[in-house]
Amino acid sequence: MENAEKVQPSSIRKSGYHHGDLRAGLIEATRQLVEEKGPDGFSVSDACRLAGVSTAAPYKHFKDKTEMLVATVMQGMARHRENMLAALDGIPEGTPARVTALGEEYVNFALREPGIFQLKFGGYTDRLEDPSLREAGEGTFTIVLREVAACLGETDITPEVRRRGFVLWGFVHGLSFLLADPKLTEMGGEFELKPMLEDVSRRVLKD
Amino acid sequence: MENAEKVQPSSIRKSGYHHGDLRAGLIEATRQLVEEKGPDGFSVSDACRLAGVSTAAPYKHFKDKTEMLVATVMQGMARHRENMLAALDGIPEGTPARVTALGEEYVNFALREPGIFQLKFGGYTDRLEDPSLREAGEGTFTIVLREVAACLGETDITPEVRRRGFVLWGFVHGLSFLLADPKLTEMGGEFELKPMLEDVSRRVLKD
DNA sequence: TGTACATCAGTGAACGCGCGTTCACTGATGTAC
DNA sequence: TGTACATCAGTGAACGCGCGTTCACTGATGTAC
Repeated sequence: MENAEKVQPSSIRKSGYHHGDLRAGLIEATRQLVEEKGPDGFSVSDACRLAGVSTAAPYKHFKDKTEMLVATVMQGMARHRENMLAALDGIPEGTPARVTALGEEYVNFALREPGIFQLKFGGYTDRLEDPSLREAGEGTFTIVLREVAACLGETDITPEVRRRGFVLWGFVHGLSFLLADPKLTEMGGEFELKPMLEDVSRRVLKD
Repeated sequence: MENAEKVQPSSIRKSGYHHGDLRAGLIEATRQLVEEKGPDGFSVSDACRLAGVSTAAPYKHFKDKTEMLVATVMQGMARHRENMLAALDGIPEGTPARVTALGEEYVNFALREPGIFQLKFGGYTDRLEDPSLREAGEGTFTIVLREVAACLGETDITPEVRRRGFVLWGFVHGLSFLLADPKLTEMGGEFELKPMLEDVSRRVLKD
């Protein structure tokens, strides 16, 4: 068992005195650590260690710890958004299958990146408050609302569309938390994610 | 003056050298602080300060910080369970109204005690792992499953009952998180909680 | 072309802080006699 | 009944630790001349 230094993607570690793109490197280090130790286990010092940089270096790129986390979540939300849009690819317009696909990707993102997901949604007192985060979140929800509207035969996002979209969001959001914990998942018995999402989408979009 | 602490407005603070029931006092202090500063903002030192006791005192009653938190969550879950059972009071057996009432109480608990709710469910890496917590959680979920079974005309908790119950749980669970944040709640537009829960229960229990 | 220089992303040491936990101790209490 | 004593829930000081952040500094780099 070699206990040599962990191999890092070259984008994280620096090679010389200057890093090249330390900002990006720190965001990636932050992302990695948030996944590894959870949002609360994350520390600036850890990120510096991982990036191979002194603990003072981040302050050339970020105001403080919070700004590092916000930047990391922002990048995560961009991934989330892109993945959701990609999930719609090739599915006929106006079909519930599109809503299901969005829900599936929502849950999968939460399972794939539970740290980022919790960093965005798990907090309460320490919740990251940043206008850009809020805006990004609205943008993502709008993707869902557009599809819900199409399924209901609406061209606008009516109050009813918004209500149904919110219900679906609530569902996949809660499911994301339950599925993140094996002990909770177990309580649902044996089931497949996709059929469950299809069933729920159908029920909520019906009428 | 054996029951001096009962005379005081709060059972948290001690009156003499001996506290009376420091274990209970610390749990209450923990609960209060978890609500005030969030699960991550909580510290043993804070709880001691609030209880008016030295920082070493808790270790006469709890193994460590985690045990304090587990005890506090356990008590919260007992409240949760009792409230849910109370919510069923007077509602005719076998009706979806019972399921709705359980869901409403679930969400209300999360809104009333967001700190405890998150301490139980929000964690990931730092999630509290304790058999008793798991058992208590299963017990609470069983209350729901019993009602779902009744609505579906089943006497046992069949796989289908379990699946539907899980879906409903996912929904109220997600809703709890969304409603805990005014900015997220806003995205649902104008709506009333109870009708929304009634609508969703009906849709999920239908067939 | 080579060189002087401005820029600024890095360093490394230090800071004050609050944390969780341990230690030897003390004093309030209930009870046996 | 009063008293001696065991018990053990409290104290208060100390510990080692890692944290976020600041500071004066340095050295790599691009560019003007």
